[in-house]
Amino acid sequence: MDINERILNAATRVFARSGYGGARMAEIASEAGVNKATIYYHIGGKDDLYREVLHRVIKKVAHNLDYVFSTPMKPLEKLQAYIETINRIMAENPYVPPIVIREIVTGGAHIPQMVIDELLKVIGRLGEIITEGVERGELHPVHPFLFHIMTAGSCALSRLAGALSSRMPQIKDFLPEEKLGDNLKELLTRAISRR
Amino acid sequence: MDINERILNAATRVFARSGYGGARMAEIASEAGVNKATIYYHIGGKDDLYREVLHRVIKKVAHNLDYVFSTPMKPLEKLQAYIETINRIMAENPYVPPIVIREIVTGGAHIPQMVIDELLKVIGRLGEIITEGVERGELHPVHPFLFHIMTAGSCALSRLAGALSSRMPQIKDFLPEEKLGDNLKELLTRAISRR
DNA sequence: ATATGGTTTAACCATATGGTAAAAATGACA
DNA sequence: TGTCATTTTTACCATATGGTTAAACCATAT
Repeated sequence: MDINERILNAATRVFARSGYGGARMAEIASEAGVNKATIYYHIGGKDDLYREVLHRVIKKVAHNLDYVFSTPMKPLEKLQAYIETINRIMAENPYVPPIVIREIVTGGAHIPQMVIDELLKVIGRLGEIITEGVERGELHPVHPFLFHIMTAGSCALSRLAGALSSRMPQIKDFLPEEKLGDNLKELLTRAISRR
Repeated sequence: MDINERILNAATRVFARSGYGGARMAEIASEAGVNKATIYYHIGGKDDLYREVLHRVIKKVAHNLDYVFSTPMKPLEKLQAYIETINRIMAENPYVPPIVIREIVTGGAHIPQMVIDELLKVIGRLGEIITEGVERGELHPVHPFLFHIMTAGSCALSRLAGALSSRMPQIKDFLPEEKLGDNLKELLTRAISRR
């Protein structure tokens, strides 16, 4: 595999596991199977690495949502497809939840403006859909940013909470990954749908 | 003010701001207005400090919820009171959201078992309420842990997202704190209520 | 074979950090 | 005032970390 790819993949895993501050360049290097200095030669410092990782994550999400948003559907259906997409991405890419949540909690301290702009586009499209749904009497009005935070947040946190639940014998099982997506979709749909 | 109190308060603020790894003992000391070594003399190392902080946070939450859960009300009303309480605590104590979210994202790496047990009690009570509500045909069935994650998570994240939104000119205002609570309550209520 | 350009590596540096020991200060009490 | 226990502060240590440098390595072309 391309060496940049290997470094970036390793960095993604380590940043997801330990956060920006907790990640160690040495660990990333070791996990990528390269010397530490090689990272600096090919990509740059910790900041550059992290920016690149963030950029890849948001690109994946935004690209998937772009597709969903441009498919002709009724507002509620579109919203459900949006929820499903978020769910799927998080289920398939376990590094997404921790990275996203950590960015929110730090107030986006390390997010480059470009990533913010991507997010902004998503909120914008979401806003249009919700507005249309409200006009048709199919949806309750909600601030699209709040709905996005609620959706992405719940999807991400419920996955992260799996680790926590394993320390609670009584609910060790929690919800299996397959059921989790459907449950979240139901809850979030009811939260906004007028039925 | 008692010196332990001052140290713990400062530690709470710093841990909330920077997380466990990012918090610096020197910063906590400076913010508490004491010498660094004084912290070690009175409380102990970073671990002890953080444990104590976590303990105080969960105690506050659990105590408030205990009161709510023991008030005689119908299931949906109880759930709404629960949502309101979570909202109020997070609105009044801005350090709660970041600490809670960071603990979830690290899988509770620093949580002592005692704190887990408190959380478990909350989930248990929540489970009883939901079960009763489902039997009465007033609520949709949901795993109580999922509902708790969704509730606490949405309340916490939507507050943390304020910092993010300030970097998005178009939605800089987001939602004012007063309206936030009501919006979340509506959304979460609809998510679980059968109406 | 040898020179050349790109790539990797070992060794190193400056700095920061959690933590500690011992001195200094403080205060209660005889 | 002198003594003793408690508390605070200064000075310091061992370690870890992001980052850099100069040497070593390697493939390719001449």
